[in-house]
Amino acid sequence: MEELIRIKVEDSIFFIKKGTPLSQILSELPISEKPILFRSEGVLLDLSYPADRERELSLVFAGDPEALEVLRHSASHLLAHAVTDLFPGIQVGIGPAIENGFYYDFLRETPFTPEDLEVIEKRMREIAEQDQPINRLILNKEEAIRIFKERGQDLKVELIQEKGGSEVSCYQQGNFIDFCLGPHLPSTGHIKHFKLLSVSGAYWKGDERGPQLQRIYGTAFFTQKELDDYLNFLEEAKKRDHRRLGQELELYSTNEDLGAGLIIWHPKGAIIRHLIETFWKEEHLKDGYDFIYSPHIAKLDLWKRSGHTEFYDAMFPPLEFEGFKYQLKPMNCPFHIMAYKSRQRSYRELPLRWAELGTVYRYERSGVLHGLLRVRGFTQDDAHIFCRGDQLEDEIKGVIRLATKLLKAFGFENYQVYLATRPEKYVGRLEDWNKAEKALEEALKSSGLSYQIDEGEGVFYGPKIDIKIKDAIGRLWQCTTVQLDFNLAERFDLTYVGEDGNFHRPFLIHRALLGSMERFFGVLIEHYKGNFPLWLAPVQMVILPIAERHEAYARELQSVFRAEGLRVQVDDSREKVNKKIREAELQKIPLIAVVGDKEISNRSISLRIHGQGDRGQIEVESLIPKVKTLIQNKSLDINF
RNA sequence: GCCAGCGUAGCUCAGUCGGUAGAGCAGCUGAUUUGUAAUCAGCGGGUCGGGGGUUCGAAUCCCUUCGCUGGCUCCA
Repeated sequence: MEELIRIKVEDSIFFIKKGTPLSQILSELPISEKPILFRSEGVLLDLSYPADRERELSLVFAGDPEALEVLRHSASHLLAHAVTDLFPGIQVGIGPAIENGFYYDFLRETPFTPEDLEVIEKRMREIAEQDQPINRLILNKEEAIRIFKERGQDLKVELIQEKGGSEVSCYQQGNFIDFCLGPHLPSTGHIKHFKLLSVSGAYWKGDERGPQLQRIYGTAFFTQKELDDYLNFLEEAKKRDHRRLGQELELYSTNEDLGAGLIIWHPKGAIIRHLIETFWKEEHLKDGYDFIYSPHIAKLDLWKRSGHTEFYDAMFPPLEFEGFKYQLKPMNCPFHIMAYKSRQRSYRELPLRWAELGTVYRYERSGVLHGLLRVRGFTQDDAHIFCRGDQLEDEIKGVIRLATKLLKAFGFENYQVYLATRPEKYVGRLEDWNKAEKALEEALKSSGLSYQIDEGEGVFYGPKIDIKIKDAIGRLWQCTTVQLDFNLAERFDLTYVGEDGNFHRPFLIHRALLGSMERFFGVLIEHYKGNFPLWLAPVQMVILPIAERHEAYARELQSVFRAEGLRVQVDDSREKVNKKIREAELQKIPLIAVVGDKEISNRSISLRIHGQGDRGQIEVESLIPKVKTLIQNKSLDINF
């Protein structure tokens, strides 16, 4: 007698034969739309999943957020299906869904071209339109290996041998078959709104010594609108690209003759950096920090003692002169430590909070360099805090408070916070680790920030907190990092004399809030889309005389405004006002003051605000305090 | 570092089959004296990223090197 399996769906209960597809029950359900997946105990299952045991099922429909990953995974199979159709003999690697889409890796002698992508996408649409069923197959391992061997899919054979149990699951659509856990959509016809985006190289299993595969990236959504929205988002991100805006707004440049990854800050970028740094210094002084300046190179022996020569692989080669080797600094810590060690320290003077906008040099591999975001010479907003164990929690609280205060001033209010704890290989004493991890977590709890714990993801020398900020279009950027360092404290034998007259080891906290000036500036440019708030705008106001006879008035106003501390320019080009306005708008200057006969007669200006258009006449004397208030408050918008 | 693509005037780009390099914007000069997103005209501007090779002849083909871009790897 055949075994019947009890299946509960919503309020209905079914008994179906063991091994038959769960989808059998669908015809009995009073539903107008067919689901694409089942959910059972929080796990998604194929519609064709065989009834194996008593289950309670819920239905998952197209458009359900958790089904998106399945859609994209099925889209990656569709991609591999099309590619194996079009390029016989090609080997397929792996093809998962990823955050914004999917990819599939292929092994092939000749790389794909952009034209290939078009052809592949076309073939994908054909297969999708044929609405081929996607079938789940359970094969025993030897059989699966035989099938993929026959097909010349050696990479898959390797995967099955590594990952497969005695039985392996495979998915098959038409003549394409893939080793895969699933689940998948019921048929290719459900994949309607997708687009292939790019092709790049990728290492097999992420190993740079292994073969290099061709990776095709794409994305897929349940509706055309979502796909369009995503493609628009990519366009929007392009418009915000700091490399493009950096050039258009003359903020910074790089130059082949200087060397890769080295940044020249032009006057308009430099003034912004100056303003950020001034703000940063003021806030640090308020929080009881002292400042340090340290040199850019130090004897190689210092870096041997710190362990950098042994553990840090981004150091430039050393320089040699007068019989000594010197090292360009990749970090500031050893210098601050030298300052600490310059004399004996007492428990009474802790905590010491020593900050430095310290410029460091790292030999980043050429392929990873990227605009301002990944460079070889950069200035960290660094600080090291030396404190006692009983001060640890308060110090970390203070760092988090200062970090969020600074970030909020720039309009970053949403964070993702991670606490990374002790990894398997670590240095330092276990009790110190425990104490530090507890202090970090307590500080996070009291900060009110939500956070997640990355168990065992800390670096070997200490636990850390990382804060990622969310920018204006929802992208995440890593800026703040707070790290305990048991390694350097040990290596440099840091001590203080305690109340008991004995030597004790201080805790060393290493922290950067904005990360680096270069990186933070790059993020800021994209966040603001080049529209810097008034307090940061390189040129806060441009005065546009309508005709030559108004220039004297424009100049007079310029000096009046300058005397008030405003950054003001006059556009005295022999152009029409329309042209001058266009130029000012393209330069994203926040305030545009048009002056002509009318304005001279009542000592006013006609105000135009970037992004807001003409705001009418306003008297000079009433304008000045309003503008100054906006600047003083670091207002992110201009509202009079 | 690896795979792929790209590098032409300050910027954005065109340049066919290998046959003496072009446009728009910007710049300069002149005219225009202008009221809320491009006034008109003229002029100057290039070792076609650098180096080497093939060829009667190279922006174009080949090699090499530097830089940039998208990924990969890396970011103790």
